[in-house]
Amino acid sequence: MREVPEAIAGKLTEAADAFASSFEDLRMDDIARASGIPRATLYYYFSGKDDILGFLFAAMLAEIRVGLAAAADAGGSVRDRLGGLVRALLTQMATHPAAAQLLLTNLGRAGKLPDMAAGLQEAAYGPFERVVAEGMAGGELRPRDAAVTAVALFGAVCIAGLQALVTEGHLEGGRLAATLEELFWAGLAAEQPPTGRRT
Amino acid sequence: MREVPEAIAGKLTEAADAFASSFEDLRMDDIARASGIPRATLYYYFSGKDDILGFLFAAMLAEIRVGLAAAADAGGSVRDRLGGLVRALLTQMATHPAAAQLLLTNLGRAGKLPDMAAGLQEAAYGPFERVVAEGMAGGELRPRDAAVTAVALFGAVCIAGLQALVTEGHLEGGRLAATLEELFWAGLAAEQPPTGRRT
DNA sequence: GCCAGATTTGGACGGAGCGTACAAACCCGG
DNA sequence: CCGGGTTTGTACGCTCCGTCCAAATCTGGC
Repeated sequence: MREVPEAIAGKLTEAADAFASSFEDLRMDDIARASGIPRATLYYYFSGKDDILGFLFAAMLAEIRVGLAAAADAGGSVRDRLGGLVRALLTQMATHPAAAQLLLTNLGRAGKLPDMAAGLQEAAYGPFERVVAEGMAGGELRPRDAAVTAVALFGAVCIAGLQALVTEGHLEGGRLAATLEELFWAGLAAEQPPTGRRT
Repeated sequence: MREVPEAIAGKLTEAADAFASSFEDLRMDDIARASGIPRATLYYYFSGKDDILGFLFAAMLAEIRVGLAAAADAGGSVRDRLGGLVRALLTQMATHPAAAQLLLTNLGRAGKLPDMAAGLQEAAYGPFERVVAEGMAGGELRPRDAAVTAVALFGAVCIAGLQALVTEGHLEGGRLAATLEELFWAGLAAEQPPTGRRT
């Protein structure tokens, strides 16, 4: 397509939360009105509605990526970094509640699914998997399939966040993050509480 | 609406996997052709496409519900029952791969989201939450917010399953279930492996 | 067997909304 | 002032949805 100017991109991403919340089914005119960009201009830069959704998705993924990458590369114990990842993901969802909800409940529409999966892999599971693999190699984590573990953690956080968004309308990230982080770390089992080292 | 006859319901649910796999964007005619039910008849029983999606969703939920309820009410230790829940959920996804994929990636379309959430709550988190709460009360599980725990488990299984479906095209439930079950039970931490009692 | 009502189906139609075409305006460097 | 890229309004065709209707078929009560 064509390179999207900063002004257009900015207006779109800012308006995303606005029109995403009224997503009964999102008309092209809605996007135009909410973003203040005329329909014709939108078609000048994007090939269609799905392309716009894809663009917004990519923008959100990029934002998530930097947040998660920072959390993954932060110092501290593996447990702290995993906790950071959980918190970063939930923070992202809390910051753009409508967009997050739209995205997670319409994954199949913002482009081809495999591309989507690849993007998520790189931006989302990726950081989780890095930290998990590292922790297993270093002996801090019980050895196990790192890829599956990463996807499971990611899925748990996303769905728990989504559920809170849908039923409560907003996201109180702090408590949720703490519960999830502790659950992941210690597991369900009651016996022999592992003393997770927190730095 | 009108009560859907068994013949219609059967044809639809059987065809669901067929037309769900070609879901670039699902036309009404596709549904009609794939299911062998004429368009006019579909409109006689359903108010529209979303209504059909909703119906299929409900049917799948019902199927999931019985599977999960059975697993939740089975005998054995809490750990066994949780493992059974995980396996039941993945089995369901493996049995209807295309439908599961369509559903999870289009949650926002098969009806109002809050209804959807309520249905999922009842059929999916519900059984998890029952077993989890019971396990915590009985001392087998570490006490913790049971609702959050249940949603997290459910989300982890669903997303891990979905990821496998999208990237590999099918679902090898056994290994995945075992990994997830063990992960949930023991947690990430390496120290002091809790000896999960398996009956 | 016959009738009234419900079900099943085909075909035609109106309308929504998408994406395209195009032309007029505008900006901007040379 | 000119040529090319950008911005925008407007109009159009097309696809597909959902509705309407009428003919055909089925079904149960009598």
